[in-house]
Parts: sequence; C-alpha cells; structure tokens
Amino acid sequence: MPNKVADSPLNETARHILSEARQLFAERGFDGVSINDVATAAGVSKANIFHHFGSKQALYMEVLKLSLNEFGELTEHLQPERAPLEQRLQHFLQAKASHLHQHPDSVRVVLRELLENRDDVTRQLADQATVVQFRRLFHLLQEAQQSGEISADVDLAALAVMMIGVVVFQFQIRSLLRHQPEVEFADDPEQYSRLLAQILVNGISTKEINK
Amino acid sequence: MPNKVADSPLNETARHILSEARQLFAERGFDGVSINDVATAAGVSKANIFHHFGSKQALYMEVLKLSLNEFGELTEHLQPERAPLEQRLQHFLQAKASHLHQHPDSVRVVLRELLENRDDVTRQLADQATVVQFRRLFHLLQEAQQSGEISADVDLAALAVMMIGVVVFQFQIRSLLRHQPEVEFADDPEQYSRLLAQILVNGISTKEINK
DNA sequence: CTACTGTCTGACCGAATGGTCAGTCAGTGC
DNA sequence: GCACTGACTGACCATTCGGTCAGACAGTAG
Repeated sequence: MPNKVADSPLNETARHILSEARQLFAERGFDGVSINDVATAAGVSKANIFHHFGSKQALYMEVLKLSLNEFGELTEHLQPERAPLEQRLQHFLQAKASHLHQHPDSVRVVLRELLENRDDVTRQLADQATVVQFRRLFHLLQEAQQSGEISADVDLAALAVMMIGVVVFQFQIRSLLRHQPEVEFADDPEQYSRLLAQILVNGISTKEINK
Repeated sequence: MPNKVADSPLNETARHILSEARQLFAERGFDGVSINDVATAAGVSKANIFHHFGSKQALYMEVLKLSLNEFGELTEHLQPERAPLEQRLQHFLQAKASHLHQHPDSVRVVLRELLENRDDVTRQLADQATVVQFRRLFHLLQEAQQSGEISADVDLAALAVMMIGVVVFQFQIRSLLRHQPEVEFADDPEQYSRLLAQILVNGISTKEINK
C-alpha cells in the first residue's frame, strides 16, 4: 500500500495525475471536478487514482500543496543591489506579475481557496503562504523607510497590500482587460509594473517636485 | 406555469428562495450547493424550487443577476463637488470599500464568476458589470487629468485598475489581515482608503514637495 | 520454480445528484 | 355550484458521485 499517508516521492503516473488534477481544479474548483474527470484527463482508471491518493480530498490537498509551493516560490531576488527606489519597486512588481502569469493554474487554485471562508486546514495553508509573502515585502519596505528612501508618514502595511493586491487583481481580470481599448498593458507585466512603480513613487498629483 | 422563461416580478416565496440561494452560492459556489441544500435552507420542497425557477442553472442566473445589480449599484455620488483631489479619491475608495463590505455575498458571487474562465453567458454578464465600473472611474480620472489636477504622464488605465484592484483585494483577504499585527485597517474602510489616497496622490518617495 | 510486491483495472456499492410527475390545496371568476 | 389557476409537495427516476474490492499483470528476490 503506497503513499496514502506518508508523502513519499511521487510516482511518475502519480505526478501525471496530479498535474491533470491541478489544471481541472484550477478551472472548476473542488466541487466542479469529479474523480472520473481526472481519470479521463489523465488516461488512467478511477480506481488507480484512489490507489495513489486515497481520497479526493487527499488528492486535492496534494494539488494545493503543489500550488502553494509554486505560488510562494522565491520571488526573492528582489533588489538589483543599489538601484533607485522606483526601479526596485518596479522590479519587484514585475517579478511578481510575471510569476503569476507563468503559473496561472497554481495561482487560481490558491485564489479559489482564499475565496472560501472555511476554517479547515486547506484554508489555513493558503493563508499561511500569503502571509509569508506579505511579511517579506513588508520588511523590505521597512528597510527602505528606515534608510530614508520612503517617506516616514507612509503606512507600510497599506503600501504592501496595495502592491500585492494590484498585481493579483490585474492577473484575475487580465482576460477582461484585453478587450479594453484604454488598456495597453493587459499582457505586458513589464509595462504594467513600470506604470505602477511610477505612480507609487511619484504620486499622481501635478504638485511640482524638486528633482 | 409561472416565470420559467419570462422574468415576471418574483413571488415572496421565490424571493426568499433566491436570498437563501445567494448566500449558499456565495459560500460554496455553484457546484458546492445542491438544490436540496437550498430547499432546506429556504424551508420549502425541492420541487417548489423547480416550480419557481425551472432549473438549477436558471436559479443561479437569477442569483447572479441580483448580485451584479448590487455589485454595480450606484457608487455614483463620487465627488463632493470641488474638494481637493486627494479627498475625492479617498471618498471614492471609501465608498467602494464600504459598499463591498456591506454586500459580501453579492461580491463573492461575482468574484467567483470572474475566477472562472468559461465563455458562457454568466461570465459575460460578470465581465460587463465590471467593465462598466471600470469605465466610469476611468472617465472620472480623465476629467481630473484634463483639468490639470492629475499629472499628464500618469497612465489612467493603470491608475484605475490600481484603485479598484486594491480595494477588491483588501476585501478578499480581509479575514487574513485581521491577524496581522502590522495592519490596523483590516475592518476600517475609512482609514484604509485615507492611507491609499495619500499614497496615490503624494507618492511614497521622500523627494521634497513644494506645497 | 514460488512468493511477494506495487501498479493498475472493471465491476460494483450506497448515497446523493438534478430533474419529473401526479396530485393536493387554496383562491378566484362565473 | 363548477372550472380553472398557480403554489406547493412527496414519491419517484436515471445518472453520477466518491469509494471499495477482488483480481490481473509485471517485476523481482529467494
């Protein structure tokens, strides 16, 4: 009896099942996908899925773990050492945005989980991963504020939520934005993050600035 | 045979069913809710739901329409006439945020729909409502830019996505933010929107500003 | 050869699903 | 009185659900 409890390194077949399952769960959510769907997509028998994963819940948990790992993957390399603040922010935003676009299935699984307000384990996992990312950014901003680059009266928590939120939201509605004539950055994370960084650093008002 | 096709004004019982259904769909999504669940919650027989709505899909469509109306409800009263830019932005953000918090079920139904990438009618409805809101804000910002209040080199589409995104995102993760010591605005739309408006208008850098 | 292992399948199970249907009941117009 | 209507229900239907199980098959260790 294989890895129904322990998390031994996954079989090739199991990894294939997991991959197909993630795509389906990302598209339709837990309740929208039946084991039969997964079995058909993966080209294996239904019973084989239970053989490898034990239950639908367990399979979903594996999908969620996989997605969380990918979602939280090192967006670490944030600072090209000593670049100007605007450039560093842009770099962070762009890395974040590109990363989301490169792993859409994982992101959608996590976002779905965040939308539920259950109190169970899966939800807590999703929470935790999000919080870790938030904190990382927060401390980064704290350094910039202490070194005087960011104005002392800026609320860093609001700024952090703003930065992450704006990138995630753009990802969520990207298919919508594609059809908006005003929007030129729908599928261009680089341009989008440049615009954001510019607004964040300089503000939008016409007040004159001593460069 | 009643309103299976036409949308005649809903019966009191039908409205009650609809209300219970919306709550359930908001919590668990379309596939997570059975007609039996709705029937039990509403205290009517399952067959009665089919009598009033024809099918589960049709019931869901009614829920979605209701939610979209509430979601798109006039956040119109945006400008206290001739207030400073920062104050007007804050007013908009706060109205938006409060509105989301006041209709969490509707918002969740719409957000869920936005997460799907189907191509069917329901999705198009959700799209449309979102687009309308986006455009409204966009034109507002355009006026401010033409009148010289907003700097000419600011990309208004990015700014609009930013403003809406940051409010929606904060709503999505509000239960998370509650447990963050750095965050003081988790359930205080007023404070949150004030912080956002401040950042948006003035920027975050320490560059001196001629007031 | 035998014995045992993990992988995999088709047939099957009880429960729940969306949906139907015949029919009860209260009200309304004639 | 009677005919008709819409609201409503319990019993029922076919299908699908998550999950089980006995066994087939390949590999491999003794």
